Parts: sequence; C-alpha cells; structure tokens
Amino acid sequence: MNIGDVARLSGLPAKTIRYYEDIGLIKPQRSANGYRSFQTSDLHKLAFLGRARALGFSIEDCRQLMTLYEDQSRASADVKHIARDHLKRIDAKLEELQQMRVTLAALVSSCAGDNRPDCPILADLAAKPEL
Amino acid sequence: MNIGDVARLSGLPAKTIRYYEDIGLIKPQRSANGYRSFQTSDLHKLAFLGRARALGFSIEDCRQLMTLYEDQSRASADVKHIARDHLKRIDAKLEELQQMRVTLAALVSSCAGDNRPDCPILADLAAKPEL
DNA sequence: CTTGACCTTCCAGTAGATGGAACCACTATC
DNA sequence: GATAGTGGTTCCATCTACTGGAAGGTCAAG
Repeated sequence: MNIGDVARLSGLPAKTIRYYEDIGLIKPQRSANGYRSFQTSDLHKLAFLGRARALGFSIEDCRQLMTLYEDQSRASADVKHIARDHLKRIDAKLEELQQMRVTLAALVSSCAGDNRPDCPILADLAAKPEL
Repeated sequence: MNIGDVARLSGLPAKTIRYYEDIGLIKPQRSANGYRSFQTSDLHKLAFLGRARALGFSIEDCRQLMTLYEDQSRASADVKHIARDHLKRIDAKLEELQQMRVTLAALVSSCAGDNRPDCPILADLAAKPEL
C-alpha cells in the first residue's frame, strides 16, 4: 500500500503519517521507487495511533502505548497507569475550563452588548481587586 | 519600573513580558541604559493581559480586547462579541474533553491493571469495529 | 508525449511561550 | 579598583503536533 491508501484507510492525513515515521512511531518499508510501502501491520498501528490521539493521548503516551501494544508480555497495569495519568490531566483541564466558563459566562451575560462604551467585561479584566 | 518589578506586580514572568513586547501588545519606554522602563499604564495593561489569558483568550483576542480597552468610544457589543465567541470555543472544548473523559474512564475502569497482559484499553485502541 | 495524480524531500510556520548562552549594567563590599 | 551578585539585554533554540508549500521524481492513461 502507498501512503495515500493508508491515509484513506486510517483517516490520517498523509502529512501526519510521514510525520509519524519521522518521529519513529512507524517504520514502513520502501519500494524500489522510493515510495513508502505499508504492510497491514502498519495500517493497524496507524489506526491505533489515530484512536489514541483522538482520546487526547500525547505523542509520547502513544509511543509508550505502542510499545506495550507490541509487547505480548506487558502488564496491563502499565497500560492502565498511562491511561489513568491521562485521565487525571483531562480532569484537571476540565476543571480549569469549567472555571473559565463560569467566569466568562457571568461576564458575557452582564454586558449589555450595545453601542455604549460601558462594558463590565473590560472593567473586570482591567481591575479585579481580589480573587 | 524595571521588568523585574512589573513581573512581580503583574505575576507574569519577565520572559513573557518581553515576548508581549515582541509581538506588540505593550510598548514600554527605554531608559538610557537600555532597560525597559514601565509606566503604571504598562503595568495595568500587563495585568489586563494576564487576566484575559487566564480566561483562555487567545493572544489575538487579547490584542483586540486591548484595543477596545483603550478606545473610550468603543461599543460594548464589540467586546461582548469576542467574549461570546470565546465562550463558544470553550463550550466546544468542554464537550470534546467530556466525551474523551467518558470513553477513557470506561476503559480505565475496565482494565484489571495487574501483571497479566490482557488489557481492554489496548484492545479498544487496536480495533474499534464501529463508532 | 503530455497530462494529472501521486509520491518524494526539505524548509518554514503555527501558538505561546520557555530555556539558555553570551554579554552589559548597577550596587555593595573588600 | 577589583570582584561578586543581581538584574538587565539580545538572540537562538526548543517545545507540541502537525500543516502548507515549493521543487521535483514516478507512474498510468490517452
């Protein structure tokens, strides 16, 4: 398979696939003409990567997950550890965003949004005594 | 005030303040020795920027908000528009993260996390028939 | 033989900083 | 006056995870 084929099948852009090879996540063979030649196993790995990335795992997480994926004698605890850490980061990010949302929503609803210059949003950004 | 002073007062790292000057968000004067010389108004702007960034506004949003902040004849509608757009992006991000969280939490809790190699997390990443 | 779709590499850019090197300025002390 | 320490300066590189584009090679069809 050429890169266009695996791009279509995996849903990843060709650019991204080349990038993944660049950083060593996959190692496709080469044809005589210099084209990358993908095996079914490469396609599986790319699909794996696509799903892991969609779940927000970092590239480094993906690298570790790929290693574990290929290690038949892995301990599921190792995988779970990575996933749980990532879950924690997601929870932290969620909390941060929710706090932002609360504050921002309050500001938005307090602003008249008309032609007058008075704006509680700017006022708040300009000077917030405490908190 | 030197950069260290405004850094302490605004809570922003000196590096970040230099960066903000670099990209034109602030324009501090210079002393004879070449040091940046910050006015109180610069400090206010930096505090403004710090709060806007803490609310997740992009640098470009901040640039616009700063312009509106300094324009005494602005319409509050313009500010509200930026804030509401940002709120929408936050909501989208929140939804995305929440979906991730649901999927990931299910995977984590389904994994034994012991010494055996069987791992639903890897199994799921390796092949997800539909969805 | 040419067209077009595909492939290749390489270089630059994105957002928003951050780290470090090399060097200059100021103050205090010995 | 030499020195140490702190703070300032610039510039260049690095981070994440790609993405865009240029310049050019390859292949099948008409």
